[in-house]
Amino acid sequence: MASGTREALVDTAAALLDEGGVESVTLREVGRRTGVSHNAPYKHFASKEVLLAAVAARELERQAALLAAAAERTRSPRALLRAAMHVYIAWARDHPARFKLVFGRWSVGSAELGVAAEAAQDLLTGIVSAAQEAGALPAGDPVRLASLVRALAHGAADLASAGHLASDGKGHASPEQLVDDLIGYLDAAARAMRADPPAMEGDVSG
Amino acid sequence: MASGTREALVDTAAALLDEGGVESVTLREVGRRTGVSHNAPYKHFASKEVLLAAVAARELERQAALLAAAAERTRSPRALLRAAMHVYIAWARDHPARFKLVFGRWSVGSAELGVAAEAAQDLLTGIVSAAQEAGALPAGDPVRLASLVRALAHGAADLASAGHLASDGKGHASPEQLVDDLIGYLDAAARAMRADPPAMEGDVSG
DNA sequence: CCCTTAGGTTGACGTTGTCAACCTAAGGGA
DNA sequence: TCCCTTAGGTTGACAACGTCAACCTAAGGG
Repeated sequence: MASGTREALVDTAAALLDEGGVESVTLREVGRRTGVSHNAPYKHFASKEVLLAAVAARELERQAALLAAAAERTRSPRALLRAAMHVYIAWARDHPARFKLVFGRWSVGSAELGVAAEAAQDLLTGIVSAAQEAGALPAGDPVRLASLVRALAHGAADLASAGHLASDGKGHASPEQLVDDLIGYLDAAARAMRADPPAMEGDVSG
Repeated sequence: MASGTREALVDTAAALLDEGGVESVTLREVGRRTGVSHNAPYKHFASKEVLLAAVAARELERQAALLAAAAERTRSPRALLRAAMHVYIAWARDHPARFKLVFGRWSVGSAELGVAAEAAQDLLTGIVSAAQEAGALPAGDPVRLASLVRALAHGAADLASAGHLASDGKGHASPEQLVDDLIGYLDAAARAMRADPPAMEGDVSG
């Protein structure tokens, strides 16, 4: 039995994270709020960093589950790709501190985190492959294309969360809009490249 | 002369940031290393956060200058766009802690930071506009398109720095490759949309 | 000549991460 | 039965940190 206290500590840490960002996650407060002594956490985690890594790993798994759930309720490959990226963005918006934490340089060091990250990557790659077969995306290495789509969603979410995405006051470009734009462009590119063999290095300007 | 000590403090803070991440930037160590007392920083910055914000603002200006320098030495609009994004990625790779700091939620709160961010945004928008006129990018709101390109570069850089971009061991997709891919796809999309009127739900300029 | 003020100093306080020592109930040999 | 190990919890200590308060000093303008 995994000593319910350990789970409780992770819960408390996640709650503190949501309330005041990573800076307000303090080992002593975690203990206090869990109803144990200020040093009890050390019986389960070697250091504060390890506790935070556990929180990050759990959150990454939770997010992968969200993605999988979206995958089960959507039909067309293109709509699924779009939905998956919207889920990703919603996750970042709803839990900005957890989002930041997950991508703070734990560098996929611990096993849990690496496994969860790879699962998410594989899931997305599958979605991209399906969309390619449906003709909604250009051909090519699906892993690389999945990385591209995810990088856009990730970057848009991160910039928005930092307030660096507001364009010119008039037109806020939302992360969701940017994802939709990209999918539209990729669809157009797929059409173009089907009509015309790849000439990606060609100079088109006059 | 703005009291050289203030500049020295920012320098020291940036050095500590590079050495050990934001966690190792300590007000007292900054004082120690600058050769002043542990409380001298408070004569120039109201708090640790304010000092970090100053570091972030200066770094953002420096990065904008890097971008501008690249803009002066490149000719074709498409190559310039590519070069600008490569500069952005190189910046993130060379100074990961500064990169993280700049996009930690100062939320463009202070004036300095907001101004610098807007300058970078405007510069990139100009590059995108030029590329659009040259036919290398699809038509549409250049601000929104610039946001898309930047979001991709930012996301790819951030994921790479966190170790979440390694695909399947076989094919590492580098941030630079993803940027190049995107520009290629956008070029293809521009061709497709010139041959075929846009069928997207996005805003149509003009 | 005095008074303000910018810039620097020392000292103190409470909080934090972490180490060390101690306690205690569970449980498995002997 | 008794003993010994150990997992999980406790208190107490320590140095380092952010910050507040009080004091000092040189510059300079009325």
